[in-house]
Amino acid sequence: MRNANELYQILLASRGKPRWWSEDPFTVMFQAVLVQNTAWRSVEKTCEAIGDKLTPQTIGAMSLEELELLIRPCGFCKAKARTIQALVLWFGQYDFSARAVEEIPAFRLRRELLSIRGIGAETADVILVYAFYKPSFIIDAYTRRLLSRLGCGFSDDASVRQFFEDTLPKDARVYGWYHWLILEHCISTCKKVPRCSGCPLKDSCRHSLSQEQARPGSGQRKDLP
DNA sequence: AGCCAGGGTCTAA
DNA sequence: TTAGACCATGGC
Repeated sequence: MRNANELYQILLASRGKPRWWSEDPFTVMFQAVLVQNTAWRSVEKTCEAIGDKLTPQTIGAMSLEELELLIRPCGFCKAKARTIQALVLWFGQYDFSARAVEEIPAFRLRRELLSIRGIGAETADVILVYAFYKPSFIIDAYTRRLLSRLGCGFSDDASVRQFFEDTLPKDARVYGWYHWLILEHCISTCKKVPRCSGCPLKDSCRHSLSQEQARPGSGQRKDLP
């Protein structure tokens, strides 16, 4: 495996077509905030309880205290409630129209999202890709972990981004599917089993659990070993 | 019991 | 510019 495209093909071949985060842009935004440093199961349970009331209108009509209570099981509820309220306000500037937001150039949209307190790079990229179809590669703990296990140690996220965005078609769907594939791969295969038999990455996947396996000084590499 | 889960902010050096 | 403390809750 030499580049991000080949890794993608391997993951795709082993897992099949991945699912999208959610068809509903506001659901993506809402869940992207809730899942910050939180188990996905907690987010699922919370959203199941909310049901069809997961709309910017309904959430936006809640008081801060109501919202905090609603999302409490996800942790950091005060910070997250404030962030979600800010997101709703921001989305309201575009009349809660995803189509309207999609008109915004990606770099400007990313900047707008990052200006909201509680929204960092990962959350912004999740929203860009899954809610508004802008190709901005999502770098999360799973992505870093997988690359590290592949023995490819990037010194920072900028290098990781470069690795993916240099060789991939600038297509939000590819980015979204890719991220989902990494996630599914790490959860189902790499997370629990120190050395898994039947891993589609085979010898390339060393399943090293420590950063020490990552080669220092290889941050500029664009190829995997 | 203790650790971690698809982070982000703020502060100190 | 970067490392570390802090934020909260649930699950195993």
